[in-house]
Amino acid sequence: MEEKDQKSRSEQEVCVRFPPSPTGLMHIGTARLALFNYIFAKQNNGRFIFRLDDTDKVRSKPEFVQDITDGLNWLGITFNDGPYYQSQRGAIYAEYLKRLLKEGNAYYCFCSREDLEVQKQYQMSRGEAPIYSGKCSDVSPEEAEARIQKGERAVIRFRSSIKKVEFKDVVRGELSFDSALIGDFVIAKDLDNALYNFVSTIDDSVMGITHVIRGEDVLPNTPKQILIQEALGFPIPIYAHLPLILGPDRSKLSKRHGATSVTEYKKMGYLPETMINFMAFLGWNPGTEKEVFSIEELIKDFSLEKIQKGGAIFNGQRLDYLNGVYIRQYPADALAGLCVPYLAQAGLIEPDPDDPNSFLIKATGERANLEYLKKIVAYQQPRLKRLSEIIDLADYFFAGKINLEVDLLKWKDATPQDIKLSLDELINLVSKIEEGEWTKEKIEQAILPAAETFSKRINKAGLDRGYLLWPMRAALSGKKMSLGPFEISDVLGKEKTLLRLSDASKLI
RNA sequence: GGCGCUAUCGUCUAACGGCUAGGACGUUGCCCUUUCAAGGCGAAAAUACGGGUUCGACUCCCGUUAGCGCCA
Repeated sequence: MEEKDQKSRSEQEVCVRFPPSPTGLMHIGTARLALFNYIFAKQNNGRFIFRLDDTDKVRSKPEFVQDITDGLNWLGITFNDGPYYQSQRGAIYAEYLKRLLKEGNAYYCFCSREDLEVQKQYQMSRGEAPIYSGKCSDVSPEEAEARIQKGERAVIRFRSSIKKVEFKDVVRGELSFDSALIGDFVIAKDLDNALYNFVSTIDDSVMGITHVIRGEDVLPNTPKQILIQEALGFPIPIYAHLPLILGPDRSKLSKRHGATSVTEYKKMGYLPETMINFMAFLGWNPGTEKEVFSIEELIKDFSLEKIQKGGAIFNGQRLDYLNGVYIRQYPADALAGLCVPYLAQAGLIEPDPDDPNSFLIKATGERANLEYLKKIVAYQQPRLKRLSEIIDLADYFFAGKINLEVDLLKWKDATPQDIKLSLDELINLVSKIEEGEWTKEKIEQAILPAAETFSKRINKAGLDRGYLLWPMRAALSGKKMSLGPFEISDVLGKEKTLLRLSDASKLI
């Protein structure tokens, strides 16, 4: 009722929320929750509220708020409203606390932590549910007030009626909890320090949330929240509890399983499109065989009813595969731009602060432009699984002299004389190509016919282009695995191609 | 310990109560090929267990087991 526009909104409008706690980098599971809520809001033309559940004053940090915001921006997840900070909404919570107290739905409890612990142990040893005895439930408000005035410590408990709490979960169907097994639970340490379970319930109600889409781990909290909502006369939202994302050992995905934050995946070179598609498919699928989905397609086809009930293991191999799919689809020039930070960080290039299309190749001191990089990236596209791999895949394009092992030049049973012959033949052929004709196709046309006959020239049985092409590729890349020799030549240009070939020839 | 949730190839999953249980990643064989990828064509690989209900069960019901989650 205090909330500005609650009344003005139509009853029907879908309203969802994303309420992370800024107590760490944004977890992939948290991001997935944001995604599902975002998709649901979009497809229903609803409102999406961003709320920071920062009631934990010790662990909540501004830099984590920043990390969450950055991650969301990167993924392209946007909001209609917020961010709201729970730490700034204490007055609202205090008001509802007072109301519950006044109406007898909550009471002060003076039991000590130690006593409660003893009782809990006793109950558990007898195989009973560890619930509060209700010892302080009869303390009158006047007496409670007096004892607090005297400085006695007290918490606020919710008086839960004994009944079955039943609700329908969109993912799991009819659910039923016995509130006798919940007992009178603590909702606040005092009027100014309400607990998580209470404040998020109040916020959801006050903000007019119609659909609470959240993780399965908070499913056991739901009956308590419904009890609070009923006591306050709030409508009960529709609940949907999503399965958890699991580590390889089937426990809830956490840091000990490796990288878990969105930031880390960004750094490793995964595309936001990949993450969106991948996260959506952890627990959901369209029921068809289509597996590559853009966010727009997800908004079109998504449905809460199709969400899986069991938790899904986070499979990095599949993520790599998907990222490869997206990388191959990407326009090469855009991809080149995305690779720049990785090459810069590896110390291979130095971007020009004044010209985004230009950079310095550090090993040689030469200037190059984005066209050069674009060519490399276009050739590497089918090989890239993560953007960061561009460093190891393309370092030989940013080197002066390459570090070549002589043995690498040897194809099968080629002798040093054979290799020498092949390199000199290559130098001869390459020299004849006009500068203006320097394209991958022309280079190939100039060299391939010679490669066809070369094995015969050095008296090898059969036709094996490798005797000419392998030393060429090795001499140009210095690597066991690389792009093809014509592609490398194309990128390198005539002068450098000749230089590397003759450098290799001199080694023998 | 209590309460709750879950259970199909190694993994993600598909299958109005009616099929040889389908697809994808991964693994693997072959093709293409100068290497590595990418691509093409194949292969191996699953209904946790036990009872029902039914002409018929991956599917519905009940148990068992296991895993996970939550417990101020």
